[in-house]
Amino acid sequence: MSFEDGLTFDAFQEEFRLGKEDFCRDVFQENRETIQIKKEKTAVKNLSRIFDATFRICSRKGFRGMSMRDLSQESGLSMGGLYAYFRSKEELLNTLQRVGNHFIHRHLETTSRKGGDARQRLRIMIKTHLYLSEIVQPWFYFSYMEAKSMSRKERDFYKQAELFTENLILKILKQGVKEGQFADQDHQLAASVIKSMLQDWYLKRWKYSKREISVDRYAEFLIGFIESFYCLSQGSEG
Amino acid sequence: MSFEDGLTFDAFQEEFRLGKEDFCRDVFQENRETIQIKKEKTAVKNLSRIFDATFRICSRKGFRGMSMRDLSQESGLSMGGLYAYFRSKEELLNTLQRVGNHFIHRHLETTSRKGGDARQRLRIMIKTHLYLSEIVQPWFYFSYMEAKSMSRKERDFYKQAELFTENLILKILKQGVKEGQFADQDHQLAASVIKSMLQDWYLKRWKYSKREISVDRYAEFLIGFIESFYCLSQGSEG
DNA sequence: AGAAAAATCGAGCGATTGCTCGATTTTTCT
DNA sequence: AGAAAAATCGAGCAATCGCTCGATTTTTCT
Repeated sequence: MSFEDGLTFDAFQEEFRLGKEDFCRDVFQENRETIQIKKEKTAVKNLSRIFDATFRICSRKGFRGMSMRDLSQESGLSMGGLYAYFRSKEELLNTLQRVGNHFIHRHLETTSRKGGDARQRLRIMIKTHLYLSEIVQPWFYFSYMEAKSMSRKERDFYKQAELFTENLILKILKQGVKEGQFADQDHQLAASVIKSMLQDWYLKRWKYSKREISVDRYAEFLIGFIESFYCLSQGSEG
Repeated sequence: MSFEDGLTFDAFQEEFRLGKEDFCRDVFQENRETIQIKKEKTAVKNLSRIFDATFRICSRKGFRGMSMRDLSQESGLSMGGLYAYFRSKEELLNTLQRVGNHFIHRHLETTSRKGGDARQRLRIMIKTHLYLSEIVQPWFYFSYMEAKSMSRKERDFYKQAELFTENLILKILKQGVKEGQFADQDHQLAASVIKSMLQDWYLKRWKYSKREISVDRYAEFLIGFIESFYCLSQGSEG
């Protein structure tokens, strides 16, 4: 496949070399004091098992419906083993949220600084968001679904992250109008519904996998949809 | 306010005279055998208290995070009192889901049979969905968030309901193409993202209320957004 | 190989869970 | 007013919860 911006999922995946292992390394580095395990290799291996198990259980019961015995069985670690990584169940939730958000935030911000005209930047922003959510889908899904289960402080943090993404889109739309490239619409509402369409990709995975719709196809569709609303000239495809 | 189709939220609300009381009456009628209470008036009053309390608690902790003691305290009924209405916590969840879905299904189907050209029918469908979700927002939110907590049977039921709505939209889009009114797009994907934008209205209430965006304004925005993608001639506004 | 360090284990603690049921109160009859 | 029916109550049961900690196993040293 080849698109206007040259960005494809395969290329993206290669460039960033993301994956759950990097995620777990981040968690380990940022929680060295509380995690009782010393060796990175051991920690990363078990954190990965814990997270996988958490996502698997929570996608069925939700975080509060998951018991630590459930998690122990599913992850293969003992009760005591689990508590060598997290001081409490609550801390597991918060860590998962915080590190996930931080990870996503970092990548989106890098992306948002990339130059080009508004149209290009919109394309890149949409694709980056979709690609990220494709690679670490369980994190995105978990964050969204369990935001309400968090403490007030952590929940506010999540809402702020949600608005941050929306604002990145908003800025691009406004830039487009300034450059005479985009029509002058209700940007706030537009950014909001664009966000909801981006989220649908990781929230309704069951639907899109069954229909065998690739992330690139979804991305191209979204871009076309948005551009037909915003672009004054539907210019130069392909 | 006055729109092309003459449909406004106020008018809708008046016509259907919906509200939680009708909802609770439905629950009572459909569960006469299991509910130990005889008098409708008493049952409806207490069911209303139970549901309100459930939504309030679950929006913070999720269904599995809510204990029956939480529910007892928040609703003002005793433990024994609660179990006069539901034989188990699980049954409360299923009833809430089933009756909610049935209620929504009924109204959307009635709407979908209304005549007119594709453009009009699309407008009416979007507005009806938004208006319904505005009136019984807690039900929509709860259904969406707790679908994963349900038994396989009930979960499949929810997914089917989700696809039902999508199909209603899909049919209208295809009709529009046949009538030469709509462009020939990827209807399946279009219906899917339209659904996600409709859902955003009840999932992100915190955002839209803070920004003081009315349901009518949101509806008009969505319609404009979709029509710019689909309509061959952006014809006759107002 | 033997000792020190690191990692893993799971029985058991007190608190909380979903739920029951006999006692009590309120309402509706004659 | 008094009896029958309906509605409400909450202490208490067995099961499960989050979590601890001393014992045990595995790994890494010299």
